[in-house]
Amino acid sequence: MKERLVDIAISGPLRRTFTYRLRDSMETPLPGQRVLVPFGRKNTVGFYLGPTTAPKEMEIKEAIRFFDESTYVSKELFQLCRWIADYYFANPADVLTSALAPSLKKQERPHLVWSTSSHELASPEIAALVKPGKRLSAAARKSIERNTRFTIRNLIGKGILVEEWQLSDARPRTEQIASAGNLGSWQSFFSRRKTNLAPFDGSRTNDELKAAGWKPDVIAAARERGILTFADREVNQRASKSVTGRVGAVDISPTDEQQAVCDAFLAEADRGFSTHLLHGVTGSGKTLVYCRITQTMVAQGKGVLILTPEIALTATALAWFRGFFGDAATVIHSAMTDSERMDSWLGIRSGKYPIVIGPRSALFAPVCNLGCIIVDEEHDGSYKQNDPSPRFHGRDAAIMRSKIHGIPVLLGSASPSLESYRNATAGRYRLHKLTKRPGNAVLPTIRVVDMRTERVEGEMKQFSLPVIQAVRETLDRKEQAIVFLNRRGYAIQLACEECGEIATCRNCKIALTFHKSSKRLQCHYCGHSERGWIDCPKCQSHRLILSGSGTQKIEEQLPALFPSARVARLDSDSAGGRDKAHAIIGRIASGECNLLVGTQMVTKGLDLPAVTLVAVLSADQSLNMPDFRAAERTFARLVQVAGRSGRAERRGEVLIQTYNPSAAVIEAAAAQDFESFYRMEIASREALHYPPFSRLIRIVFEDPDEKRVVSSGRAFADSLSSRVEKSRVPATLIGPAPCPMSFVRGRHRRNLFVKTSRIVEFTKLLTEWENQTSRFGMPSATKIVVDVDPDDMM
DNA sequence: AGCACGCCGACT
DNA sequence: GTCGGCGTGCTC
Repeated sequence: MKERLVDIAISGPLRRTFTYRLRDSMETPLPGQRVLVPFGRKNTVGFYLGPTTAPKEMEIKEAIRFFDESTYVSKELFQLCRWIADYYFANPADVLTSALAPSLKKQERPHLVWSTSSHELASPEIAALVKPGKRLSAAARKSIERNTRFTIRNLIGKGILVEEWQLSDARPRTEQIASAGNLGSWQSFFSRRKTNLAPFDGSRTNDELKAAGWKPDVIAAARERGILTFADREVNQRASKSVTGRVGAVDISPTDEQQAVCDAFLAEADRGFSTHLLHGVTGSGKTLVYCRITQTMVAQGKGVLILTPEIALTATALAWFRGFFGDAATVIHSAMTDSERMDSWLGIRSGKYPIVIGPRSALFAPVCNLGCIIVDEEHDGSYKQNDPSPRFHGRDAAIMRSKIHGIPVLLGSASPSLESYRNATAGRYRLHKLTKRPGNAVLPTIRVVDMRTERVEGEMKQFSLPVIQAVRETLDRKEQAIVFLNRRGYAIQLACEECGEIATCRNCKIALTFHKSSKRLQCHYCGHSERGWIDCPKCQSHRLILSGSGTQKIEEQLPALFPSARVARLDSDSAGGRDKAHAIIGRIASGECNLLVGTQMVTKGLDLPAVTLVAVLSADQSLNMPDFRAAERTFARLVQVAGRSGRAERRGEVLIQTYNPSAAVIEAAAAQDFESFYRMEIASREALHYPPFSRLIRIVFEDPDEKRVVSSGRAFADSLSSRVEKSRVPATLIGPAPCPMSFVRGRHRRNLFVKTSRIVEFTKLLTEWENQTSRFGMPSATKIVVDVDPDDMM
């Protein structure tokens, strides 16, 4: 038989694949299947990618054995994973891991077993601990490490302890328990707890278990271990219990506008892959459109995947979908417990839940007979994964998954991303619009407050008189108000207090960051630097202020300003856990509180009918971020937060405080005029060759040593630049320059940006370079991160 | 990422 | 003398 060589992906910083030989007796594996291979000095779990021809000069090891009788990644998902790995410069093993069943995501580790001959090998020191053929107990491990000169590692080296790899699989727990091999876990669990409760196969609720004599702590411990999983109806109860807002959508019939969008989308749904952009003003009922489309899909026996930007938004979406479809809808995300997640995942795979709602990680949900994908709030930057690789964009990867499945995808937003809207106007996407709110609800009135003239002097100068008055009046009317403040102001800008002028880079048109130590203004995109102002270059005023700091104070000032306020605070500090946010929102929904203060979290998806006033304390902070998307984000955020006001009968009001009332973004947001914002912003992007007219790749260098990070960045850029020239891939390098957050967790950081129209060719060039040099020939102390289509520039 | 190898400073 | 610090290099 001909030698069978295969490509295996192994998790870690090495993106390259490794070649192994298959034994003749091995069946041909399925792409994505996990395999145990010898790697370096030990065995590791990798992923089978496909057959290969190997370079001859290399010694090739033999694969040990394959996990899972069948693969748990469908052909389509496998293809999607490979695309993500290629496009986003990630390790295929890391991408495939995200598509695995939740219970299999943890890094596989071997059990340690005393070798059957270990009683002969063992030294007198450990002889008492040796139990040939049995697993190494936790107690024995401790005793060896504390009381002897041996380490676990060197007992393995001597062959006294042997690694034993257990085949883990993704079958439901009840099946595993039913099989004889795992009965032991039940027995030992119950005997250790001195309980005589018998195991059972069917599902029971908490209450039923308690009625049968189970103590709450026993139930909790059994759940922790996966011996008990949540019964489906219980998962449902928990999910709907945590939902606030208006539920019960079943009877709502679509408006003519909404119906037209559904019809247009569904008319194309049978013709394979197509991308649709739904631009609907806030409160226009995009969710109802999603539900109606889903209804048709489910009626045809198809599944629907609905992505939301954040975990917090899945609950509201679930409430809507449960209103229509009851138990056919489920959520899946990382804030669920392992067993909840596993139950959901298995239900999805078995077809019990044709409707799946989740954040970007849910993109890999094994939905049966997928009919379409819906990406809600498609403009939202949270769709881009920043930190652990794979750094993929949930929306773009969703479009790719739809393409692979040959199904339509619907992107929805009140303020579409420039990328998507340009694709729509260019005819690549089909554009749908919802221009009004259903029923009597109307868009709120928006007033821009000029902080140069209307701010309150003294201690409270973050507030203006109109805002203070409006909040007081609203609370007096027994209505509710939201105060929105953007607290993430790490980048400090130098601004003129008289005219609102901000220093911007003459090359990049993004805000310069002020560095206190050097008193200089610096561009974190191209590295340009200039002397700090002494007076304002526009109006010569000496009243310069540092913006971007000091916002924390605002929270403390509120009770003094508004004595009748019952304040609830919603931000990532106050709403850490998954239920906390709902509890806080619940206090507003129930009327217990009447003034909600918060950061980004209040801008998204809240549906609080009694809120009739929204005050934006500073529109400038996000506008002045050192990021070419600052204007787009500001516009989207203002539209979103304004959309929280007046969602029911009473007309809402929005006040926006700013030092730049004549900035085009602010004017467009105040007029709620996306089109005019788009025309202006797209022209500026084109002039500066920013996305969507190019693609951006961000390469970050991190090093504890500042000198070395500078030299590494420089050397990398020089080498890259000559490679780009040689290969004739069109690409422009910008930088390296210090990151806006130039020192984080003991590391100095520098950014290098690449603008290119050919991402795939460029990443191919990077891959080749990486493979022939190992770590691009840079010092190993310098960490290098490649982020394709970055959202985070800090 | 791990993990081993290897070459220099504080200890029994 | 050696134990152990972490710089460097490798993994089919």
